[in-house]
Amino acid sequence: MSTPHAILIALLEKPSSGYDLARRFDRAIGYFWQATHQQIYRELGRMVAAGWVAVVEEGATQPAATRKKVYRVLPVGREEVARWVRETRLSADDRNVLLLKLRADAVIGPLGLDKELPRLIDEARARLKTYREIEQRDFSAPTLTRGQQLQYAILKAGIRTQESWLEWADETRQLLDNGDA
Amino acid sequence: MSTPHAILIALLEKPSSGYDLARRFDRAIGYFWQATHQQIYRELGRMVAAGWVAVVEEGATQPAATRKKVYRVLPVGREEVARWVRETRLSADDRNVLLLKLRADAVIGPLGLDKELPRLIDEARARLKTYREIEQRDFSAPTLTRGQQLQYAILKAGIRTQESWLEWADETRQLLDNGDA
DNA sequence: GGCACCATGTAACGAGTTACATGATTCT
DNA sequence: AGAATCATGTAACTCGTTACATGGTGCC
Repeated sequence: MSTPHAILIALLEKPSSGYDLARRFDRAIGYFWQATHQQIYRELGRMVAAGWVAVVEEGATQPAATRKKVYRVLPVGREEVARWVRETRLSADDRNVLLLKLRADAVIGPLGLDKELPRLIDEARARLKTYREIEQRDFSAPTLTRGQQLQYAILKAGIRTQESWLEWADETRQLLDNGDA
Repeated sequence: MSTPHAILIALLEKPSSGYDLARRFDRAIGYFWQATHQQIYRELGRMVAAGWVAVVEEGATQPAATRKKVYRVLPVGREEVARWVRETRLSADDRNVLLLKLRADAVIGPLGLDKELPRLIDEARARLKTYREIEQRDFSAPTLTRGQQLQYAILKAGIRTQESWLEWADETRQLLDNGDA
């Protein structure tokens, strides 16, 4: 759903060929966002058709099959990224989409993320509160069976995730407060 | 990809109708695993065809459209869950699939997760090390631009995630060590 | 009577995944 | 000469999502 925007943002950071994009998505970008080369070529074709990106073929003398095509984002595409960041309403579970938005903000921001992050923080706090209540209700017995201990471990994974994300989000919110005047 | 197994595990915990399953996936289960009622009905149909689950219609006198169908896991299905837990090789990114496996282990375990978790821990440690290296290489300058600070925040999100997962995983590993004799 | 909830499904679409396919260049 | 890498794509399939569809029960 956000794959085309992930590609656009990657192209904003650095104009690339489909092949180069695929490598970037295999390395650094791939740590939090995946896209195969098939997806990338498909989306690049669509985005050229939509007028979001332009393509320049390098080395016109080489045969077509090997010719490298370098894609770069056009103003319309840039606007589309800004629109997407502003208008796509995330939920607290869309952590990697938020990181994607942050990357967009880093290249062409500020894009108003200081409005969205506090909402996500509230949502995460509410979720954490729910988890704490389940913890009290279901796992406060002095001894737990093996099965219960494992179920408790699953809940703890959720609690840890929320807590550490909240810490990070609070730090990051301050960054955005300073940046988005 | 693991949706049918998620449903099987939920049914092992408690035999349910499609509707009840949908509600469970909307509430507690839904915190880390999603499935819509359309998916659920589709998979239940397939799993009956595969002989993994059996269905009993309640209230034979009621009209067919409203009759509640209660599904329960057959021995073959139970074996399939055990096989899936043992044979599906996860990567460190498949956090929620690991939680799913833990849930399976809680109902019909031990299933040998004490073998898999250490491998995932090693993988996460290696990932964390890579992040730390990127941190040293790209973000140790005394002052950073707004864009760099945001990129650093993205990296920090990854670092925090790995660190807190590793803490949790280490605690959980001890649980499994005791359990899987 | 109408609204919310219980309970089951089908159909169409879009996106991601896997497999297939071709050809040039560079290194051993 | 062969393997790895560069570089581009097509085709088939499966899964998840959205929309559609039906009908009963219980409450105000």
